[in-house]
Amino acid sequence: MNIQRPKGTIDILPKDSSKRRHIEDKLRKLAEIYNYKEIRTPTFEKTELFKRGIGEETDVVSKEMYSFRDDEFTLKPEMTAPVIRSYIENNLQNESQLQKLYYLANMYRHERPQAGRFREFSQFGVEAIGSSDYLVDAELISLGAKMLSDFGIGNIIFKINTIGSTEERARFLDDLKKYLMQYRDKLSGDSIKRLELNPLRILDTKLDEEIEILKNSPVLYDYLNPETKAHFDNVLNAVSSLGVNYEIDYRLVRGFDYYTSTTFEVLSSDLGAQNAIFGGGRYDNLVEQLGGKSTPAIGFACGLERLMLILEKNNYPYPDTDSVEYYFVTMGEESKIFSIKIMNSLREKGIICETDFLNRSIKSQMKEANKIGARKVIVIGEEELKEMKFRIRNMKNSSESSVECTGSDDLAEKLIKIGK
RNA sequence: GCGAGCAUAGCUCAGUUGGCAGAGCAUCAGAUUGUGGCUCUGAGGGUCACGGGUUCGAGCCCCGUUGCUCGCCCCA
Repeated sequence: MNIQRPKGTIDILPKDSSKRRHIEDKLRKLAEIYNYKEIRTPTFEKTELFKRGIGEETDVVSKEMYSFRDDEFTLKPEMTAPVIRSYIENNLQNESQLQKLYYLANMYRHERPQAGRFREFSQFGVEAIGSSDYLVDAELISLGAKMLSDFGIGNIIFKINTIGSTEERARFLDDLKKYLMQYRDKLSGDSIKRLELNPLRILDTKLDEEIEILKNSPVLYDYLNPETKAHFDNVLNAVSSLGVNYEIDYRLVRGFDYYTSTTFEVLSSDLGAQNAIFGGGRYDNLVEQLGGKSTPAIGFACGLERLMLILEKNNYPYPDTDSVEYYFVTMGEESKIFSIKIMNSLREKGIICETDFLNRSIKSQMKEANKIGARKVIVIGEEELKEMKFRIRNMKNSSESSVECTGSDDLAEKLIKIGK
Protein backbone atom coordinates (compact mmCIF):
# COMPACT_ATOMS: atom_id res chain seq x y z
CA MET A 1 0.00 0.00 0.00
CA ASN A 2 1.31 3.45 -0.89
CA ILE A 3 1.68 6.16 1.69
CA GLN A 4 -1.58 7.95 2.32
CA ARG A 5 -2.31 11.22 4.06
CA PRO A 6 -2.84 10.99 7.82
CA LYS A 7 -6.36 10.22 8.93
CA GLY A 8 -8.52 13.28 9.32
CA THR A 9 -6.42 15.51 7.07
CA ILE A 10 -7.27 16.82 3.61
CA ASP A 11 -5.40 17.73 0.45
CA ILE A 12 -6.68 21.00 -0.90
CA LEU A 13 -6.38 20.65 -4.67
CA PRO A 14 -6.34 23.59 -7.10
CA LYS A 15 -10.06 23.51 -7.80
CA ASP A 16 -10.79 23.87 -4.09
CA SER A 17 -7.95 26.10 -3.04
CA SER A 18 -9.33 28.99 -5.07
CA LYS A 19 -12.65 28.58 -3.26
CA ARG A 20 -10.92 28.48 0.05
CA ARG A 21 -8.91 31.57 -0.74
CA HIS A 22 -12.08 33.39 -1.68
CA ILE A 23 -13.56 32.56 1.70
CA GLU A 24 -10.41 33.49 3.56
CA ASP A 25 -10.20 36.83 1.75
CA LYS A 26 -13.80 37.57 2.55
CA LEU A 27 -13.38 36.70 6.23
CA ARG A 28 -10.26 38.84 6.52
CA LYS A 29 -12.04 41.78 4.95
CA LEU A 30 -15.00 41.34 7.26
CA ALA A 31 -12.82 41.30 10.36
CA GLU A 32 -10.93 44.33 9.15
CA ILE A 33 -14.14 46.29 8.53
CA TYR A 34 -14.84 45.81 12.22
CA ASN A 35 -11.28 46.98 12.89
CA TYR A 36 -9.98 43.64 14.08
CA LYS A 37 -6.26 43.15 13.34
CA GLU A 38 -4.69 39.87 12.34
CA ILE A 39 -2.55 37.92 14.79
CA ARG A 40 -0.46 34.87 13.95
CA THR A 41 1.01 32.58 16.55
CA PRO A 42 3.14 29.41 16.37
CA THR A 43 1.64 26.15 15.20
CA PHE A 44 2.75 24.55 18.46
CA GLU A 45 2.92 25.84 22.01
CA LYS A 46 4.05 24.60 25.39
CA THR A 47 1.61 21.91 26.44
CA GLU A 48 1.22 23.66 29.78
CA LEU A 49 -0.52 26.59 28.06
CA PHE A 50 -3.45 24.45 27.03
CA LYS A 51 -3.63 22.56 30.29
CA ARG A 52 -3.90 25.80 32.21
CA GLY A 53 -5.93 27.69 29.64
CA ILE A 54 -8.53 25.21 28.46
CA GLY A 55 -8.67 23.01 31.56
CA GLU A 56 -7.16 19.62 32.39
CA GLU A 57 -10.53 17.93 32.62
CA THR A 58 -11.82 19.03 29.23
CA ASP A 59 -12.03 16.38 26.52
CA VAL A 60 -9.73 18.34 24.26
CA VAL A 61 -6.91 18.51 26.80
CA SER A 62 -7.39 15.12 28.41
CA LYS A 63 -7.52 13.02 25.26
CA GLU A 64 -7.32 14.95 22.00
CA MET A 65 -4.01 16.77 22.01
CA TYR A 66 -1.14 16.12 19.62
CA SER A 67 1.74 16.37 22.08
CA PHE A 68 5.38 15.57 21.44
CA ARG A 69 8.92 15.84 22.82
CA ASP A 70 8.06 14.29 26.18
CA ASP A 71 4.80 16.17 26.30
CA GLU A 72 6.60 19.51 26.33
CA PHE A 73 4.90 20.84 23.18
CA THR A 74 1.46 20.47 21.62
CA LEU A 75 0.00 21.38 18.23
CA LYS A 76 -2.59 24.01 19.01
CA PRO A 77 -6.07 22.52 19.43
CA GLU A 78 -7.64 25.98 19.68
CA MET A 79 -6.51 29.55 19.36
CA THR A 80 -7.79 31.51 22.34
CA ALA A 81 -5.12 30.36 24.78
CA PRO A 82 -2.26 31.11 22.34
CA VAL A 83 -3.67 34.54 21.55
CA ILE A 84 -3.88 35.37 25.23
CA ARG A 85 -0.39 34.01 25.82
CA SER A 86 0.86 36.28 23.05
CA TYR A 87 -1.15 39.22 24.38
CA ILE A 88 0.51 38.85 27.76
CA GLU A 89 3.98 38.06 26.45
CA ASN A 90 4.05 41.05 24.11
CA ASN A 91 2.39 43.46 26.52
CA LEU A 92 -0.32 44.27 24.02
CA GLN A 93 -2.35 45.98 26.71
CA ASN A 94 0.19 48.82 26.52
CA GLU A 95 -0.41 49.38 22.83
CA SER A 96 -4.07 50.05 23.33
CA GLN A 97 -6.38 49.13 26.12
CA LEU A 98 -8.77 47.24 23.88
CA GLN A 99 -7.17 44.76 21.50
CA LYS A 100 -9.38 43.49 18.71
CA LEU A 101 -7.63 40.53 17.08
CA TYR A 102 -8.57 38.00 14.43
CA TYR A 103 -6.89 34.88 13.13
CA LEU A 104 -7.13 32.29 10.42
CA ALA A 105 -5.15 29.21 11.34
CA ASN A 106 -5.01 25.43 11.46
CA MET A 107 -5.91 23.54 14.63
CA TYR A 108 -5.17 19.95 15.58
CA ARG A 109 -7.25 17.54 17.62
CA HIS A 110 -6.87 13.79 17.80
CA GLU A 111 -10.51 12.79 17.35
CA ARG A 112 -12.28 10.24 15.19
CA PRO A 113 -13.04 12.05 11.95
CA GLN A 114 -16.59 12.27 10.70
CA ALA A 115 -18.71 14.63 8.62
CA GLY A 116 -17.47 18.16 9.31
CA ARG A 117 -14.80 17.02 11.73
CA PHE A 118 -11.12 16.67 11.01
CA ARG A 119 -7.88 16.18 12.89
CA GLU A 120 -6.38 19.15 11.13
CA PHE A 121 -8.91 21.89 10.53
CA SER A 122 -9.00 25.64 9.99
CA GLN A 123 -10.62 28.21 12.15
CA PHE A 124 -11.42 31.83 11.62
CA GLY A 125 -11.80 33.58 14.93
CA VAL A 126 -11.89 36.95 16.64
CA GLU A 127 -10.91 37.97 20.15
CA ALA A 128 -11.66 41.32 21.80
CA ILE A 129 -9.44 41.73 24.85
CA GLY A 130 -9.63 44.51 27.41
CA SER A 131 -13.23 45.59 27.82
CA SER A 132 -16.20 44.18 29.66
CA ASP A 133 -18.60 46.55 27.91
CA TYR A 134 -21.69 44.68 26.77
CA LEU A 135 -21.40 46.49 23.44
CA VAL A 136 -18.20 44.57 22.74
CA ASP A 137 -20.23 41.38 23.09
CA ALA A 138 -22.89 42.82 20.83
CA GLU A 139 -20.44 44.00 18.20
CA LEU A 140 -18.66 40.66 18.14
CA ILE A 141 -21.89 38.71 17.91
CA SER A 142 -23.14 40.94 15.12
CA LEU A 143 -19.85 40.36 13.30
CA GLY A 144 -20.67 36.67 13.42
CA ALA A 145 -24.17 37.30 12.17
CA LYS A 146 -22.82 39.50 9.39
CA MET A 147 -20.45 36.71 8.40
CA LEU A 148 -23.39 34.34 7.96
CA SER A 149 -25.45 36.82 5.97
CA ASP A 150 -22.47 37.76 3.79
CA PHE A 151 -22.22 34.14 2.75
CA GLY A 152 -25.98 33.90 2.31
CA ILE A 153 -26.37 31.33 5.07
CA GLY A 154 -29.88 30.98 6.41
CA ASN A 155 -31.25 27.89 8.05
CA ILE A 156 -29.43 28.46 11.30
CA ILE A 157 -30.15 28.67 14.99
CA PHE A 158 -28.30 31.34 16.92
CA LYS A 159 -28.19 30.35 20.57
CA ILE A 160 -27.13 32.66 23.38
CA ASN A 161 -26.75 32.07 27.09
CA THR A 162 -24.92 33.41 30.09
CA ILE A 163 -23.11 31.13 32.49
CA GLY A 164 -21.72 33.61 35.04
CA SER A 165 -18.40 33.44 36.78
CA THR A 166 -16.86 30.46 38.54
CA GLU A 167 -17.97 31.88 41.89
CA GLU A 168 -21.52 32.43 40.72
CA ARG A 169 -21.66 28.94 39.34
CA ALA A 170 -20.41 27.24 42.50
CA ARG A 171 -23.67 27.55 44.45
CA PHE A 172 -25.68 26.52 41.40
CA LEU A 173 -23.54 23.46 40.83
CA ASP A 174 -24.04 22.35 44.41
CA ASP A 175 -27.80 22.54 44.00
CA LEU A 176 -27.66 20.93 40.58
CA LYS A 177 -25.66 18.03 41.96
CA LYS A 178 -28.09 17.57 44.85
CA TYR A 179 -31.00 17.64 42.42
CA LEU A 180 -29.43 15.18 40.00
CA MET A 181 -28.44 12.80 42.79
CA GLN A 182 -32.13 12.04 43.22
CA TYR A 183 -32.14 10.67 39.68
CA ARG A 184 -28.75 9.04 39.86
CA ASP A 185 -29.98 5.65 38.73
CA LYS A 186 -31.60 7.17 35.65
CA LEU A 187 -28.50 9.01 34.47
CA SER A 188 -26.12 7.70 31.82
CA GLY A 189 -22.65 6.51 32.75
CA ASP A 190 -21.14 9.62 31.21
CA SER A 191 -23.34 11.89 33.21
CA ILE A 192 -22.62 10.10 36.46
CA LYS A 193 -18.93 10.63 35.83
CA ARG A 194 -19.57 14.28 35.02
CA LEU A 195 -21.49 14.67 38.25
CA GLU A 196 -18.11 14.65 39.98
CA LEU A 197 -15.81 16.07 37.30
CA ASN A 198 -17.86 18.66 35.47
CA PRO A 199 -21.57 18.75 36.37
CA LEU A 200 -22.17 21.80 34.19
CA ARG A 201 -21.68 19.68 31.09
CA ILE A 202 -24.67 17.52 31.98
CA LEU A 203 -26.83 20.47 31.01
CA ASP A 204 -26.24 19.95 27.32
CA THR A 205 -26.99 16.26 27.27
CA LYS A 206 -28.76 14.94 24.20
CA LEU A 207 -30.50 12.07 25.92
CA ASP A 208 -34.26 12.59 26.05
CA GLU A 209 -34.56 11.02 29.50
CA GLU A 210 -31.96 13.38 30.92
CA ILE A 211 -33.47 16.38 29.18
CA GLU A 212 -36.74 15.45 30.85
CA ILE A 213 -35.07 15.30 34.26
CA LEU A 214 -33.38 18.66 33.66
CA LYS A 215 -36.69 20.36 32.95
CA ASN A 216 -37.28 20.78 36.68
CA SER A 217 -33.67 21.26 37.69
CA PRO A 218 -32.31 24.47 39.17
CA VAL A 219 -31.69 27.12 36.50
CA LEU A 220 -28.25 28.71 36.38
CA TYR A 221 -29.65 32.10 35.51
CA ASP A 222 -31.40 32.32 38.90
CA TYR A 223 -28.05 32.06 40.67
CA LEU A 224 -26.33 34.89 38.81
CA ASN A 225 -25.44 38.26 40.30
CA PRO A 226 -27.60 41.23 39.30
CA GLU A 227 -24.66 42.70 37.37
CA THR A 228 -24.23 39.52 35.33
CA LYS A 229 -27.93 39.42 34.57
CA ALA A 230 -27.91 43.10 33.62
CA HIS A 231 -24.95 42.52 31.33
CA PHE A 232 -26.79 39.68 29.65
CA ASP A 233 -29.99 41.70 29.22
CA ASN A 234 -28.00 44.56 27.75
CA VAL A 235 -26.26 42.22 25.33
CA LEU A 236 -29.58 40.75 24.23
CA ASN A 237 -31.14 44.16 23.70
CA ALA A 238 -28.15 45.45 21.78
CA VAL A 239 -27.95 42.32 19.65
CA SER A 240 -31.66 42.59 18.83
CA SER A 241 -31.31 46.20 17.84
CA LEU A 242 -28.54 45.14 15.47
CA GLY A 243 -30.95 42.78 13.78
CA VAL A 244 -29.64 39.44 15.00
CA ASN A 245 -32.25 36.72 15.47
CA TYR A 246 -31.31 34.58 18.42
CA GLU A 247 -32.84 32.29 20.93
CA ILE A 248 -31.88 32.03 24.56
CA ASP A 249 -30.82 28.54 25.57
CA TYR A 250 -30.27 28.19 29.31
CA ARG A 251 -28.79 24.74 28.71
CA LEU A 252 -26.05 26.03 26.44
CA VAL A 253 -22.68 25.38 28.07
CA ARG A 254 -19.39 24.96 26.32
CA GLY A 255 -16.59 22.46 26.52
CA PHE A 256 -13.77 24.75 27.59
CA ASP A 257 -13.34 25.79 31.20
CA TYR A 258 -12.42 29.40 30.53
CA TYR A 259 -15.88 30.64 29.58
CA THR A 260 -17.71 33.10 31.81
CA SER A 261 -20.83 35.23 31.36
CA THR A 262 -22.00 35.44 27.72
CA THR A 263 -21.76 32.28 25.60
CA PHE A 264 -23.19 31.59 22.17
CA GLU A 265 -23.24 29.02 19.44
CA VAL A 266 -24.60 28.86 15.91
CA LEU A 267 -26.01 25.61 14.58
CA SER A 268 -26.85 24.76 11.00
CA SER A 269 -29.25 22.10 9.79
CA ASP A 270 -27.13 21.84 6.62
CA LEU A 271 -24.37 20.06 8.55
CA GLY A 272 -24.27 16.48 9.82
CA ALA A 273 -24.12 15.51 13.46
CA GLN A 274 -21.36 18.06 14.02
CA ASN A 275 -23.68 20.96 13.46
CA ALA A 276 -21.97 23.96 15.07
CA ILE A 277 -20.60 26.50 12.60
CA PHE A 278 -19.19 28.77 15.21
CA GLY A 279 -19.22 29.27 18.93
CA GLY A 280 -17.65 31.39 21.59
CA GLY A 281 -18.18 33.57 24.58
CA ARG A 282 -16.64 35.69 27.29
CA TYR A 283 -13.61 34.54 29.20
CA ASP A 284 -13.04 37.27 31.76
CA ASN A 285 -10.63 35.24 33.91
CA LEU A 286 -8.35 33.72 31.32
CA VAL A 287 -5.78 36.52 31.03
CA GLU A 288 -5.25 36.50 34.77
CA GLN A 289 -5.23 32.72 34.86
CA LEU A 290 -2.38 32.70 32.35
CA GLY A 291 -0.34 35.16 34.38
CA GLY A 292 -1.50 38.54 33.09
CA LYS A 293 -3.42 41.29 34.81
CA SER A 294 -7.11 40.70 35.35
CA THR A 295 -8.55 41.56 31.94
CA PRO A 296 -11.99 40.86 30.49
CA ALA A 297 -12.22 39.36 26.99
CA ILE A 298 -14.56 37.71 24.53
CA GLY A 299 -14.17 35.78 21.30
CA PHE A 300 -15.50 33.18 18.92
CA ALA A 301 -14.16 30.63 16.47
CA CYS A 302 -15.66 29.47 13.21
CA GLY A 303 -14.78 26.23 11.43
CA LEU A 304 -13.82 26.87 7.80
CA GLU A 305 -14.47 23.33 6.64
CA ARG A 306 -17.96 23.40 8.12
CA LEU A 307 -18.59 26.80 6.62
CA MET A 308 -17.56 25.42 3.23
CA LEU A 309 -19.77 22.36 3.66
CA ILE A 310 -22.76 24.62 4.10
CA LEU A 311 -21.80 26.77 1.13
CA GLU A 312 -21.40 23.68 -1.00
CA LYS A 313 -24.86 22.52 0.00
CA ASN A 314 -26.31 25.94 -0.80
CA ASN A 315 -24.58 26.06 -4.19
CA TYR A 316 -22.76 29.18 -3.15
CA PRO A 317 -21.71 31.16 -6.24
CA TYR A 318 -17.94 31.19 -6.01
CA PRO A 319 -16.38 33.76 -8.33
CA ASP A 320 -14.60 32.46 -11.40
CA THR A 321 -10.88 32.22 -10.99
CA ASP A 322 -8.70 34.28 -13.27
CA SER A 323 -8.25 32.42 -16.50
CA VAL A 324 -5.64 32.56 -19.19
CA GLU A 325 -5.87 35.66 -21.38
CA TYR A 326 -3.63 34.48 -24.23
CA TYR A 327 -2.79 30.94 -25.29
CA PHE A 328 0.02 30.64 -27.82
CA VAL A 329 -0.27 27.77 -30.26
CA THR A 330 3.22 27.00 -31.49
CA MET A 331 4.81 24.97 -34.27
CA GLY A 332 8.49 24.29 -34.12
CA GLU A 333 11.45 25.77 -32.34
CA GLU A 334 11.40 29.30 -33.78
CA SER A 335 7.73 29.64 -32.97
CA LYS A 336 8.22 28.48 -29.40
CA ILE A 337 11.06 30.88 -28.73
CA PHE A 338 9.12 33.77 -30.27
CA SER A 339 6.12 32.90 -28.08
CA ILE A 340 7.96 32.58 -24.84
CA LYS A 341 9.56 35.99 -25.35
CA ILE A 342 6.15 37.58 -25.85
CA MET A 343 4.78 35.73 -22.87
CA ASN A 344 7.61 37.09 -20.79
CA SER A 345 6.61 40.65 -21.69
CA LEU A 346 2.92 39.99 -21.11
CA ARG A 347 3.64 38.52 -17.70
CA GLU A 348 5.61 41.63 -16.78
CA LYS A 349 2.28 43.40 -17.12
CA GLY A 350 0.44 40.78 -15.10
CA ILE A 351 -1.34 39.23 -18.05
CA ILE A 352 -1.88 35.50 -17.62
CA CYS A 353 -0.72 33.45 -20.60
CA GLU A 354 0.16 29.90 -21.50
CA THR A 355 1.59 27.80 -24.31
CA ASP A 356 2.19 24.17 -25.20
CA PHE A 357 5.19 22.36 -23.75
CA LEU A 358 4.33 18.89 -25.04
CA ASN A 359 4.92 19.38 -28.77
CA ARG A 360 1.35 18.53 -29.48
CA SER A 361 -0.63 19.01 -32.67
CA ILE A 362 -2.38 22.28 -33.42
CA LYS A 363 -5.68 20.60 -32.81
CA SER A 364 -4.57 19.33 -29.43
CA GLN A 365 -3.26 22.74 -28.52
CA MET A 366 -6.60 24.29 -29.44
CA LYS A 367 -8.37 21.71 -27.34
CA GLU A 368 -6.09 22.48 -24.45
CA ALA A 369 -6.70 26.22 -24.83
CA ASN A 370 -10.42 25.54 -24.77
CA LYS A 371 -10.17 23.24 -21.79
CA ILE A 372 -8.29 25.69 -19.61
CA GLY A 373 -10.69 28.47 -20.56
CA ALA A 374 -8.23 30.68 -22.43
CA ARG A 375 -9.93 33.82 -23.69
CA LYS A 376 -7.79 34.31 -26.78
CA VAL A 377 -5.59 32.08 -28.88
CA ILE A 378 -2.79 33.19 -31.17
CA VAL A 379 -1.27 30.74 -33.62
CA ILE A 380 2.42 31.39 -34.17
CA GLY A 381 3.06 29.55 -37.42
CA GLU A 382 5.62 29.76 -40.21
CA GLU A 383 3.49 32.00 -42.43
CA GLU A 384 2.65 34.34 -39.57
CA LEU A 385 6.29 34.67 -38.64
CA LYS A 386 7.25 35.39 -42.25
CA GLU A 387 4.60 38.09 -42.65
CA MET A 388 4.69 39.29 -39.03
CA LYS A 389 0.92 39.19 -39.14
CA PHE A 390 -1.00 37.24 -36.51
CA ARG A 391 -4.62 36.35 -35.99
CA ILE A 392 -6.12 36.63 -32.52
CA ARG A 393 -8.92 34.17 -32.06
CA ASN A 394 -11.55 34.98 -29.48
CA MET A 395 -12.52 31.66 -27.95
CA LYS A 396 -15.85 32.89 -26.61
CA ASN A 397 -17.39 33.87 -29.93
CA SER A 398 -14.91 32.40 -32.43
CA SER A 399 -14.29 35.80 -34.01
CA GLU A 400 -10.81 36.61 -35.27
CA SER A 401 -8.91 39.84 -35.64
CA SER A 402 -5.42 40.32 -36.94
CA VAL A 403 -2.41 42.30 -35.80
CA GLU A 404 0.62 43.30 -37.79
CA CYS A 405 3.87 44.02 -36.05
CA THR A 406 7.59 44.47 -36.53
CA GLY A 407 8.74 41.79 -34.09
CA SER A 408 8.11 40.09 -30.78
CA ASP A 409 8.54 43.23 -28.66
CA ASP A 410 6.17 45.17 -30.88
CA LEU A 411 3.59 42.36 -30.84
CA ALA A 412 3.81 42.10 -27.06
CA GLU A 413 3.11 45.81 -26.75
CA LYS A 414 0.13 45.57 -29.05
CA LEU A 415 -1.28 42.58 -27.19
CA ILE A 416 -0.91 44.42 -23.91
CA LYS A 417 -2.91 47.32 -25.38
CA ILE A 418 -5.64 44.97 -26.59
CA GLY A 419 -5.68 43.33 -23.19
CA LYS A 420 -6.58 46.65 -21.63
C1' G B 1 -11.86 5.16 23.29
C1' C B 2 -16.77 2.66 21.49
C1' G B 3 -20.53 1.23 17.51
C1' A B 4 -22.27 0.52 12.33
C1' G B 5 -21.60 0.44 7.04
C1' C B 6 -18.48 0.30 2.82
C1' A B 7 -13.87 -1.13 -0.27
C1' U B 8 -14.05 -3.32 -8.48
C1' A B 9 -10.30 1.74 -13.90
C1' G B 10 -8.42 8.71 -12.32
C1' C B 11 -14.11 9.60 -10.80
C1' U B 12 -19.30 7.50 -10.24
C1' C B 13 -20.73 2.73 -10.16
C1' A B 14 -22.69 -2.34 -12.65
C1' G B 15 -20.94 -7.39 -12.19
C1' U B 16 -26.69 -12.82 -12.33
C1' U B 17 -26.31 -19.46 -8.93
C1' G B 18 -19.10 -19.19 -7.87
C1' G B 19 -17.42 -19.93 -14.61
C1' C B 20 -12.80 -15.12 -19.73
C1' A B 21 -12.92 -7.82 -15.73
C1' G B 22 -17.49 -4.19 -17.51
C1' A B 23 -20.24 0.77 -18.49
C1' G B 24 -20.65 6.09 -18.24
C1' C B 25 -17.64 10.23 -17.34
C1' A B 26 -12.50 11.82 -17.45
C1' U B 27 -7.57 11.27 -20.14
C1' C B 28 -5.01 10.63 -24.91
C1' A B 29 -5.17 10.00 -30.31
C1' G B 30 -7.78 10.19 -35.03
C1' A B 31 -12.17 11.74 -38.56
C1' U B 32 -8.07 14.27 -46.60
C1' U B 33 -1.54 18.13 -44.59
C1' G B 34 -2.57 24.69 -39.96
C1' U B 35 -7.58 25.72 -35.67
C1' G B 36 -11.36 24.40 -29.76
C1' G B 37 -16.54 23.41 -28.10
C1' C B 38 -21.03 19.32 -30.76
C1' U B 39 -20.79 14.46 -32.97
C1' C B 40 -18.36 9.87 -34.45
C1' U B 41 -14.18 6.18 -34.16
C1' G B 42 -10.32 4.17 -31.44
C1' A B 43 -6.57 3.64 -27.49
C1' G B 44 -4.40 3.53 -22.73
C1' G B 45 -5.71 2.60 -17.86
C1' G B 46 -7.13 -3.17 -12.92
C1' U B 47 -2.51 -7.20 -7.67
C1' C B 48 -11.25 -6.55 -7.93
C1' A B 49 -7.84 -2.86 -0.51
C1' C B 50 -4.24 -6.57 1.76
C1' G B 51 -3.39 -11.70 3.79
C1' G B 52 -5.20 -16.46 4.44
C1' G B 53 -9.18 -20.36 3.79
C1' U B 54 -13.18 -23.30 1.05
C1' U B 55 -13.53 -24.92 -4.23
C1' C B 56 -11.78 -28.07 -10.37
C1' G B 57 -12.54 -22.74 -10.38
C1' A B 58 -13.44 -16.80 -5.96
C1' G B 59 -14.61 -9.81 -7.61
C1' C B 60 -18.69 -12.96 -5.51
C1' C B 61 -18.61 -17.64 0.07
C1' C B 62 -15.70 -17.88 5.16
C1' C B 63 -11.81 -15.78 8.66
C1' G B 64 -8.32 -11.99 9.77
C1' U B 65 -5.90 -7.18 8.75
C1' U B 66 -5.86 -2.28 6.89
C1' G B 67 -8.22 1.90 4.98
C1' C B 68 -12.42 5.00 4.26
C1' U B 69 -17.27 6.77 5.65
C1' C B 70 -21.12 7.70 9.09
C1' G B 71 -22.46 7.86 14.17
C1' C B 72 -21.44 8.06 19.97
C1' C B 73 -18.46 11.32 23.14
C1' C B 74 -16.74 16.26 22.44
C1' C B 75 -16.17 20.24 19.35
C1' A B 76 -15.43 24.24 14.75
